[in-house]
Amino acid sequence: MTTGIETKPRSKTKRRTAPKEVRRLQLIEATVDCIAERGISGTTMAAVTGRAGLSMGIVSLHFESKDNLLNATLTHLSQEVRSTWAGLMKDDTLAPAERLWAVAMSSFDPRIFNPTKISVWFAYFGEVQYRVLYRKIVESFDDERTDVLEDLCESLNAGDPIDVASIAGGIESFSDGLWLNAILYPEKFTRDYCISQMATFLRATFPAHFQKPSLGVSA
Amino acid sequence: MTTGIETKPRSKTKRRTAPKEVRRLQLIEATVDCIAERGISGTTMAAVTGRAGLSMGIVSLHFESKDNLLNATLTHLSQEVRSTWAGLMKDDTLAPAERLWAVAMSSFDPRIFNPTKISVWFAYFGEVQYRVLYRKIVESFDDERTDVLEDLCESLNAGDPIDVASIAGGIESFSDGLWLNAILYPEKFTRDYCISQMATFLRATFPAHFQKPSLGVSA
DNA sequence: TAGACTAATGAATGACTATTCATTCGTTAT
DNA sequence: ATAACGAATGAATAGTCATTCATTAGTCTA
Repeated sequence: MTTGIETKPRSKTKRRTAPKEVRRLQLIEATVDCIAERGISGTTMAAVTGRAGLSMGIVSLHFESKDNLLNATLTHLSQEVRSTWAGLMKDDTLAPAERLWAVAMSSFDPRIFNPTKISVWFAYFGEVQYRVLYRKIVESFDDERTDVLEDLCESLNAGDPIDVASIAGGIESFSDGLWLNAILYPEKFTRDYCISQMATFLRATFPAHFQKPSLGVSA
Repeated sequence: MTTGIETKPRSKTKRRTAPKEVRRLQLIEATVDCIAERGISGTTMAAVTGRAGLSMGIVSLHFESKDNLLNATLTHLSQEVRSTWAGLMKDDTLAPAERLWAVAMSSFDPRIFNPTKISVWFAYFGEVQYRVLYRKIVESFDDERTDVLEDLCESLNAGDPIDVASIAGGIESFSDGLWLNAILYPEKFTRDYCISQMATFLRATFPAHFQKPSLGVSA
């Protein structure tokens, strides 16, 4: 009978001290793995520190408390998503239509679109109703993305009486729904399937900007 | 200093026994309220039974264990969603287009589309990755709805080479995404807003069947 | 009404967990 | 090389919670 807690065998070469940021990241990554594997409530201090190959007391040393570690982990995930789409915005050779396409598709970048990461996201969403801080963290990053999407939609529909906020909201909702189905039905909602769903959505929404053939962009 | 556990004052009229089904439903409803308020991990036996106005031991009497109560609660939620759309299918005066519209819109029926119910759904989704049974329960009800949606899409596109499974998947994903945003951003994603989003989606997907003016249906 | 049956109770139990802090040990400066 | 510092440890603590079961009390039958 095992405990179910996987403890990475403490390395025999007994290096001990490490820079603060290294330890923080190490613990955050162990937390992500733990939540994916056992959920937030199953993510005990012993499980996280064991997986990180460190001792129990280390969390309070670097994060003060479990709650802080959980908040830091959500912030880390949010930053990871942010950098995925924000990286694409730096490329100023892209036309607005291409940018919109790229940002919408960035939700399915393998770095963030994989069973581990997505299930951690939904573990947090499941507590968002009564954990005000979780909502605040998610919101602060989402707002930024929403603004970018709205600006891009605006530039594709200059003069049209189309509600850009509504279109941006639709893109985000659809993307979120595909994420959820990717963990519920991973066989059907593969990365390729989700990308093709989003492509269909974008083409239906902006028929003048996106054409069928190569799943690329055409202005 | 309070415990934070709301105990419905035990009624003074000391009726005690009640039919099995009454107690089961009473406990399931208390569980739904508890999860919405404190999440699954905060849903202790003391919290559930206190809210139901019963004693701690009652859960093992009617459900054997906490896990069984949680499974029964998810099954209950699934049945509630099922009966919401299945009820609409009984009306055989409806044309296929009207049925598709009605089934898609049933996701936003106030009986199931409200902050309490939606947040409980996402509390379960958050654990679906490592609780195989949760996935099984949700899947068994979703499959049925998917079949109905696919059949309806099929009858609207007779002869067209359109992938009905993909369209049905799109409707379900979009619906799920709107649900998620309804708990993340309740101010923006109101019932009316979500309905209008879904209407836009359906019109874009079936331009020949759904027209703009009254947000109704036209064959 | 008495006796039998079963629903319901809730204190006790045992298992589990976040947090603390005295101690250990690697690193750096002298 | 050694002292001083601070990172890291993990056993101990204090608290929480699901489950059990001996007891209580409605309800039904004869």
